Amino acid sequence: MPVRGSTAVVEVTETRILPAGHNLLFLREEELRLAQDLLFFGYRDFTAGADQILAGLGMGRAHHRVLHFVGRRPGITVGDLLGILGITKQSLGRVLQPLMQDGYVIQATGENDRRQRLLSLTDKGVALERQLFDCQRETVMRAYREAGPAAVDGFRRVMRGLMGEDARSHFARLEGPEAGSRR
Amino acid sequence: MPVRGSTAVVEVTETRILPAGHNLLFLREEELRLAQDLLFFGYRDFTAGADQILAGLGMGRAHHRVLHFVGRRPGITVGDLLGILGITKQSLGRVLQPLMQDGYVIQATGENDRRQRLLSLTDKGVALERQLFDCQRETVMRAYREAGPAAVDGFRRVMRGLMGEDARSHFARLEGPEAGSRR
DNA sequence: TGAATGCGTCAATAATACTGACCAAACAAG
DNA sequence: CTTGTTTGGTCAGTATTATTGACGCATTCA
Repeated sequence: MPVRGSTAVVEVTETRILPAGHNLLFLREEELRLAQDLLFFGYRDFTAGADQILAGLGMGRAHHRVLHFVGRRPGITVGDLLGILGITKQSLGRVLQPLMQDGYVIQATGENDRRQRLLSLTDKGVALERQLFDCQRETVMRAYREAGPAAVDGFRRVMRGLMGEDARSHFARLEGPEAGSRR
Repeated sequence: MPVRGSTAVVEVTETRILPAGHNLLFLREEELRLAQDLLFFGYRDFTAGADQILAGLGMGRAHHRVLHFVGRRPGITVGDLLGILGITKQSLGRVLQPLMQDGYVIQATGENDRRQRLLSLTDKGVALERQLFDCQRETVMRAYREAGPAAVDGFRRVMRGLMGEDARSHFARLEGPEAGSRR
C-alpha cells in the first residue's frame, strides 16, 4: 500500500481491485499510530501556553473555550454556545457564571426573543482573550512557518476531515460569512 | 482586512522586507482562529469514539493513553511513561493500578536495574487497545481519504511543528527505529 | 555506609464534566 | 387566556483526571 516511504508490498491485490485513491482505505497500522502520537503531543503543546496563563487567573481550558467562541460570535445565545461546546447547561454554568461575575462576559436580553441571553465579551474579556490568543499564535506561527504554506492547507483538510457531522456544521457556521459576526 | 481568499493588499511592505517564506510570521488573525477551531473540533471528534468504548468499561481517556504508549513501547519503564504522558506519578498510579488489576497491563522487574518496573500489555490489553485503535482508524482513515496524500503529509508537518522540545524528543523516540518496539 | 534513584502510596484539593430534577420567564397556539 | 414548549438558571450528587506534599521501600552507585 504505497502511502509513504518504500515498503509497499502488502495487500497489493486490494489496491488493484479498488479505484485509485482508495488505497488509503487500508491505512497501515503504523501510520495511524503516528497520527495518534501527533495529535496527542501536538494538541497538548498547542494548549499548554494558554493553560499556564489561565491557571494564574484561577481558570481553566473551559473558560478559554467560552472566551474564544463568544469572541468569535458576539451575541451568541447560551443554547448555541452549548451546541458548539457539546457540554451540558450545568457544565457551562460553572464557567460562564464566574466569567460574568469577574466582568469578562456580559449578557444582553434578546430583542426578538426575550428569553434568550446574548453573550458578548467586555473590554476586559477581549483583552484576556487576546492575551491567550497571542500566546497560541506564537505556537501556531512557528508550526506554520516550519511546515510551509502547502502543509498548512493539508493540515486544515485533515483536521476538518476528523470532524463528525455536527462539528462540521458548527465549524461551517463559524467560518462562514453569514455568521453575523460582521453585520 | 484581507483575511482569506483574494484581497491581499495590506502589509505588502512587511512581506518585502523579509525573506520569502517569512510572511507567515504575520499570521493573520483569522487564520489562527481557524486553526483554533480546527484543533478543538478535530481533536474532540478524534477521541469521541474511543471515549465511548472506554466509558462502557468504566475507564477514561487516561487509560487509553497508557494502553497506547505501553503498546507502542513494550517494556517501557514507569519513569519513561511518566515523561511521555507529562503527568505525575500519582496520576499515573490512579489509572495504571486498575489496568494491572484487571489484567490489561503487567509489570516485570527490570533485568539490568531491578528497581525498574517494565510495563507490557497482556493479551487482554492488546485486544482492548486494538478495539480502541480500530475505532479511531475509521475516523482517521476517512479524514486521510478525503484530504488526500499530500494533505496528510502537510498535516503531519504542522502537528509536529506544534510540539515543544520535550514532545519532539519523546515523539522521535517513539517513531525512531531504535525504540525497541519490535524485538 | 550513605546518598541518590525508581517506584508505590497516603491524604487533600482542584477543574471539568456528568445525570436528574426543578423552577421561572417568555413565547406560541389553541 | 390557558396550555404547552422553549430558553435559561440552579440545586444536589457523582465521576474522571489531574495536582501538591509527604513518606516509605528497594535498589543502585559512589
